[in-house]
Amino acid sequence: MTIAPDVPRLAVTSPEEAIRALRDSGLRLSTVRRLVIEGLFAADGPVSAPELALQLSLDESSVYRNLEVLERHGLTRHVHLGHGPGLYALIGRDDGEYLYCERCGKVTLLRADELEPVRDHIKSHFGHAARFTHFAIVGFCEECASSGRS
Amino acid sequence: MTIAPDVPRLAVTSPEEAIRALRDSGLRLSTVRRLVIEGLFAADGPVSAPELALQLSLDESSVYRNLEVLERHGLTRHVHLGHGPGLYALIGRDDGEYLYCERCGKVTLLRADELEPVRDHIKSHFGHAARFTHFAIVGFCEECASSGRS
DNA sequence: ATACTTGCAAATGATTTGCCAGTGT
DNA sequence: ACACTGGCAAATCATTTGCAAGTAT
Repeated sequence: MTIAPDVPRLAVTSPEEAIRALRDSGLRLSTVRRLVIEGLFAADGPVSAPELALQLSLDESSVYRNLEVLERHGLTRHVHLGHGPGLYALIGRDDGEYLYCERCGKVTLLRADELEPVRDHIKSHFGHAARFTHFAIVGFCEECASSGRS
Repeated sequence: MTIAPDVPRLAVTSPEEAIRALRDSGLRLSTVRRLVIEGLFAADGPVSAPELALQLSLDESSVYRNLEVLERHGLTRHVHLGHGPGLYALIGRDDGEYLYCERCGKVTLLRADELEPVRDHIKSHFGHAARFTHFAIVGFCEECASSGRS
C-alpha cells in the first residue's frame, strides 16, 4: 500500500453505516470484513493490524488485505505516529490529524479543520498542499516541552 | 533507535569537520565510520542505510550501527519521506525540513527557520512544540496539486 | 591491553504474496 | 457458477542482535 491516495473519504459513525458505504462501493461483506469494521469501531483510537488480528482471532494477512481494500475505497486510513506499525482508523471514527509527543507518547486528535491555517501558510509560501494525515506531527507536548525535555 | 531525541546538533560542512566533531565527542574513527561519513557527504540528498551499504560495500548492520552512534551524538539524523526505509543525512548537509510530494516524489528541502511561523502557530494553539525533522510534510507539490491530483 | 568495532548469520517486526480451499452474491 | 476472500506458509524489506575475530587508542 502506498501513502493514502486522494480517494473520496466516506465518513461513517456506526458499523452499520460503514457496511452500507462498503456495499455502495460494490464491495462484498464477508465475515472477516465485518469483524474488522466492528473492531475498528470498538477501538478507542487507531489500531495496528497485528493488534486487530490478535483481538479478533484473525490471520494478520487477512486483516492487512481487508484494511487495504477499505482504504482504497475511502473507508479507512492509516497513520504513523513514530516508529512502529501503522495505525488504522475508520474515516469518521478517530479521524483527523494527530499530534504525537515523542517523549511521553501522548496523542492529540485534531479536527480536520484545525490545521487549516497551517496548511494555508505552507501552501502560500511553498506551493505545497500539505496533508497531515499520513504522518503525525511529532514533537513535545506542553508538559514535556516545559519540563526537562530530552 | 527511537525517534531522534533532543541531542545537540553538530552542523558540519566537510567530512574533515565531521571527523573532528566526532573525535570531540570522544568517538573513535574506524574505517567504516569514515566511509559512512564520506558516503553521506558524497550523496546528493538523504540516503538509506541499505543504499549506503551497497555503495560502500559495507555490511548493512555496520552501517546501521554507525548511523545510530552518529545520530546519538548529534552528527546525523534521519527522515521518513513516506513508506520505505529511513533516509540519513549529516547535520549541516541535506539538513532541514522536507516537503514530500506523494504523487511525483518531489522532495523540497527547507531551511531550518522557514517553518518557524508554522511551529509558532501549532505551539500557541495546541501547546505542542512541533518538529518536522523526523517525518516529512507529505502532500502534493504545486504542479501535482493543480493538475489532476489522484 | 582494553574497549570498541566489524562482518556474518540469525532473529525480529511489519507487511506482502502464492496458493488452494471456501464463501458471498 | 464465478469471482472474491480466507487461512496458512513462505517471502520480503527494514532493522536489530549475538558472537567471535579484528582494530583504534
